Amino acid sequence: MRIGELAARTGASVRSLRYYEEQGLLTAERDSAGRRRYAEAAVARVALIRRGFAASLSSRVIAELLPLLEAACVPRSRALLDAERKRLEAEITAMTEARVRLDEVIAIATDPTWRCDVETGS
Amino acid sequence: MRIGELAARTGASVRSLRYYEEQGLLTAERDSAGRRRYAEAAVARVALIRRGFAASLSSRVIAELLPLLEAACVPRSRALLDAERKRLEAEITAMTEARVRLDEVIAIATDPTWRCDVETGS
DNA sequence: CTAGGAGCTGACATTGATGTGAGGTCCCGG
DNA sequence: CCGGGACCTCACATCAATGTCAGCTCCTAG
Repeated sequence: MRIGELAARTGASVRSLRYYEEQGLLTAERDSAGRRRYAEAAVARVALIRRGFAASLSSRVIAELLPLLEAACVPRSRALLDAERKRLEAEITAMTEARVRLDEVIAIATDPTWRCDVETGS
Repeated sequence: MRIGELAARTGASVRSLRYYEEQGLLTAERDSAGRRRYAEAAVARVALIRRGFAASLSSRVIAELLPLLEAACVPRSRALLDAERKRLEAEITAMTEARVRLDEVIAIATDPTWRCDVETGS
């Protein structure tokens, strides 16, 4: 199939599909006019790629992961994904921490005893 | 005081202080040589700015917020901060959702029945 | 034959705080 | 007077997926 059809069938934009290829996540044959031709398998592959993106994986990580999945190399897939999960966890922790800080700012801002005391510090 | 001292006393880098000024968060007098001169109050102001950044506020939002705090305009500060809290909450939710997706990917990757079935879909 | 639709490449924009480096001014101590 | 340190401005790099535009080729239906 051509890129437009693949886009329609996967929900990815044409631009995104070209980007996936650029990042080495997806390959395509070319017809005589230089247009990309995809095998049926591309539909599932794009679905998997998008699943990765939805899981906050970067294209770089997905590029590492896909071959491991194809090789069914569980230990290495596992190691990679565990590391990513740790990163994500850290990000969530950071944002949760930021929320605490934000609540502090809200407390300061709404404190009736607080009067333009920018000069005197927190 | 000059920018180096302010940086030392606040923990912000010289670069960051110039950036805060560029974003309208901090003002400075200039001496005859064009160098920035800060009043004592700048120390507390920078602390407040950094508190905002630690709370995941953007420079744009901090720029909106500071005048409101100075004016002790609680309702508007409150509205702004509540909106930011909602945004942050949404981000946390999104990341938490991504974690669920990641766990799905981990399940797929470690599923012993999964064998290079990229072609057959998820 | 022709208009238009689909594809192609290449490239810039987005978002944002900070690092970094170049190239220049200025001031002070030795 | 000179070296060096502190400061200045300007500007590019970072990270990443996607949108969007320009300018082009190619195929096909009418």
